[in-house]
Amino acid sequence: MASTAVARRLQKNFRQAGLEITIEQWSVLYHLWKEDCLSQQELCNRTFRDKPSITRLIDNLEKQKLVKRVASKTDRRINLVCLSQAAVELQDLTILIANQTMDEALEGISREEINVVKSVFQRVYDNLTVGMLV
Amino acid sequence: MASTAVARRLQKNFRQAGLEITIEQWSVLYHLWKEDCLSQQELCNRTFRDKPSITRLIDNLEKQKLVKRVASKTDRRINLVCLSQAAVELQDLTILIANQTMDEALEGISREEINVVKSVFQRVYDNLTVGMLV
DNA sequence: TGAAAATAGTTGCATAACTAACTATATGCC
DNA sequence: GGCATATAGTTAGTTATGCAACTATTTTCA
Repeated sequence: MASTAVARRLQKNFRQAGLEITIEQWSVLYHLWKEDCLSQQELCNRTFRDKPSITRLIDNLEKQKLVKRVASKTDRRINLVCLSQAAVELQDLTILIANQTMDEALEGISREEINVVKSVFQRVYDNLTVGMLV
Repeated sequence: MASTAVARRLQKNFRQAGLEITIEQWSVLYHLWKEDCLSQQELCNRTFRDKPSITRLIDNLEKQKLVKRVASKTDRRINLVCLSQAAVELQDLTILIANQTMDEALEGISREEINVVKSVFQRVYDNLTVGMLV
């Protein structure tokens, strides 16, 4: 319920700022802002999504002219996903909104508590994925 | 990533036990096992889902003969959602699997840490929903 | 070198989420 | 009584997820 509430609030805050992107699309853009022109497979790894999900997220981002698929010159199986100028310009505003949303969500919660949560989640993740190829 | 990993593992464990239900369907059944013949609106409140989601979850559960919509005798707008015998029989196995899944996920994590996580999430939820009619 | 296996990405199908618009019934109040 | 409003549930459209099957390349290795 808490994570759904955070996701809903973030989506609402994007919408109120006039941003027409979904949280899932934003999470893809987020990784491209950190490093542009990643392959779809690399986006799968970084966003923890499977390949069909990335294919369709990229489809939608391409429709909105936020990214473009560029064929790799060294490996013809690979699409590099590159940001458009419009997408580059979205970065600051969306990160501001995301930070504000986290501030709303985390009000009254201490650094130490957040660290416990992060640590627990890392161990849960490891418990379930160690030894898996996913 | 951690919550997605837990959800995927639970789904996988259900499937391996020959159970053909989704986690979302299970979450509805879970509340009906605690109290049978709830209205759809009440299921919305308890599962933290919106009305269209519940409509379709009940549609699918009805297709699988796990629940039945029964018209309320006192208010003709209301559908009471009641468990079938088959659904009653699923309870023990699914709760066993859910507990085993949580054990896998929470291995090496202390009671105190779990309490911190619960407390943090309750406050996050309250931060985002107090004053809302949702 | 050439066939088998691995890798990158797409497509189809089922389930589920959110929003908005809709129908039907019930309640409140003048 | 009757109209406005609230409540319960459904439907339609878009986006997203998971799985399985598929195509097209590249790599491996006998």
